[in-house]
Amino acid sequence: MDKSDLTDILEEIAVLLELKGENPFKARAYTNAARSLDNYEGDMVKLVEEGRLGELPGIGEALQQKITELARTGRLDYYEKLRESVPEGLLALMEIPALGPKKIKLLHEKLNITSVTDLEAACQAHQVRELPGFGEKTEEKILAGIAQNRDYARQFRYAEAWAEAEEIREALRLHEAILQLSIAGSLRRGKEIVKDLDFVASSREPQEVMDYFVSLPWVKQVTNHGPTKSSVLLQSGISADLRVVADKEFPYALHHFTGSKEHNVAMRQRAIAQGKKLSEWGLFEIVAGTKSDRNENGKLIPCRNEDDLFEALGLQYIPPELRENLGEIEAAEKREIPRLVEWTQLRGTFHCHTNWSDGKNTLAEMAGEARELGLDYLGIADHSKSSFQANGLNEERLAEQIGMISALNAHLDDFRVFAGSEVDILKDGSLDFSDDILARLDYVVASVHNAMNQDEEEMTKRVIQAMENEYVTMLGHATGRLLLQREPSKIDLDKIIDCAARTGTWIELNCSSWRMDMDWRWWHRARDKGVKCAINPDAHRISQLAMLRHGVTMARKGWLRRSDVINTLPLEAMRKELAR
DNA sequence: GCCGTTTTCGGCCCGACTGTTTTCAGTCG
Repeated sequence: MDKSDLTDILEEIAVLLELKGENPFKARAYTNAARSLDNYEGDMVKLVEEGRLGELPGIGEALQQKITELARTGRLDYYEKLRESVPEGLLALMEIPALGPKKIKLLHEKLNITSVTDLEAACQAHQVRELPGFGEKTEEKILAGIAQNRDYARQFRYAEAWAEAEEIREALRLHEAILQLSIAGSLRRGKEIVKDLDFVASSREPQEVMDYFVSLPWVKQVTNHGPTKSSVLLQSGISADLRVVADKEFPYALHHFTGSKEHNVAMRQRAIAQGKKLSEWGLFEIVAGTKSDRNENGKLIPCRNEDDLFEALGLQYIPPELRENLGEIEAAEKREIPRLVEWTQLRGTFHCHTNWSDGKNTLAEMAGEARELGLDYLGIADHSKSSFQANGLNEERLAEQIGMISALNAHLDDFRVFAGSEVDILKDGSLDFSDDILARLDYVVASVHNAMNQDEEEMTKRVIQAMENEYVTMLGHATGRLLLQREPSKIDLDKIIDCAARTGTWIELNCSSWRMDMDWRWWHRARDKGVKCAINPDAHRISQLAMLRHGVTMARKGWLRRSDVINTLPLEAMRKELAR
C-alpha cells in the first residue's frame, strides 16, 4: 500500500466520522495525519518499520498503530467496521453543495436516504423541505447541485482561469469606488488546477462594488450577494468570489483570501503563540487581562501591506506561490526564503514546434514572436519520425531544417535560433535518431509519446536509458500528464531526478496549460540535488509562447531561483553551455 | 485523536452567509 492509498483512507475515515456525528476534532485529527504523511518526503516504509511514525506532527499513539496496521497488511479493521456502519452512498452526498455531515445524517435518519438517486427523488417529491432545518430553497439548491455535479465536478486549468480572472480584474478596476484590488486564492498561489476565482478589494462603498460585481457581463448566475461578499457563476462555468473590505483592512484580507487554508492555520497558530490574533480583519495584540471575548479583538497592529504583516509576526515576506504550509513559514523565520526566479529573467526557451511538424507557424514567425517577448534565443524542437501522427521529421527533413535555421541566423543580429529536436524515447528506451544525427544538433529534448501505460519500473528504466545518452540535453514532459484529462504515467521521479543530477541532464518544466510537467511539488527536491530546470512552452503556435510567464509561476511554486533555471542564461553563456 | 514555557484535561482557526428561524445551526472557504 503506497502513501497516497494510505492518505486517501485516512481522509475517508475523517468524513465517515463526521457522518456518524462523532467529535469533529477527532475527524480533523485524521485529516491532519493524512496531510502530515503527505508532506513527509522521506521513505515512509522505513518510518513505519522503525516505529518512528510518531515523530511526524499530528500522529500520536492511536494513529501510529492504525497507520502501521494499514501499511503492513493493507487492511485496517477499524476502517472496515466504520465503512460497514455507514451506507456507501452517503459519502457521495458530501459532494453536493449545501450538504454537510449534519444534514446528510438527518436525511438518512428521517427519510432513509442512502444515495444521490434517493435524494433526488425525495427532493422532487418535496419531502426534503419538510425536515427541520431544511426548506424550499435548500431543496432547490440540492437539486441544482446534483445536476451540476452530474455535468462534471468543474475544475479549471491555471492558464485558462488566469485569463478569465484578468478580464474580470480589469473590469473591476474601472469602478471608481474600488481603491485596492487583487486576484487572490489558489490562482494567486499558482496552483495548476483551480476551482474558482477569488478577488479582494477595498472600498468605502462596499455595497456599490458588490452590486457592480454581480452585474458584470460574464455573470450567469448570482449565488451569493451580501454586503461585503458575493459569489457568482460565470458563463464559462467557473465561479468567482469577491470580498470587499475597508482600505486599512486590505493587507489582512488579501493574505487571508490568498491562503492556502493550511498556511493560514499555521499563521494563526503562530499569532496565538505570540499573544496575537490573526483573522481576515486584522492582526491584533491581545491585551493581557481582558477576557477572550469573541467580539473583543484587541489592539490592531497596523500593516500597510503583506510585507508588514509577515514582519509583524517575525517573518520574512513569503511570496504567494510558496504559501502551502510546506516549510515556508519555518524558512521565513530563519530568513531563508530564496529570491525566486522572475519572468523578466528568462532569456530564451527551447521546446517549440513549427509547421515542419504539428505546429501552426513558420520558423521565422516563431523566432519573431520570441524576440517580441524580449527573448534572446529560441530553440526549435520539432517531433521526430516515430511521431508520425504529429508529422515528425525524418533524417532528411531534419537536415534540411538545420540548414534553414542557420540561414535564418545569418541575418538575425542579437538573436539566435537553436536547432534541436524533440526526439521520441522509444518503448525500449532507445532514441528515434542515431547518435551521429543527434550530434549535428545544438541540443536534444527527449520525450515519451507512446506506450505511456508501461509499469513504473519499465518506464523509469526506459527514461533513464534515454537520459544517459550523451546527446540528450533535457528530458521533456516527465510524466506525460494532461491536466483534467490524462493521468501521469507511472514513473519513479526520485530516480529520474537522481539520474538528471548524475548525468547533468536538464529537466523540463513544460508549461503548456495542459501539462505543467514536471509538477511543482518535485522541483524543490530536484533543485537541492543540483538539477537544472528548463522552462519550455511546448508552443505549437506563436500565441503559446506567452505561456512562459505561467511556467515561471510554477517554477516559483517549486522554490526555484534564477540560478536553477537554465534558460535565464544570456545568449553567449547559453552557447557555451550547449557546446559543452 | 492530538497536544502541552500557564494546562496530562480541555482545548482544538475564524468569520460570513444562507436559510431557517425569531436567535441560530450548518455550511463554506
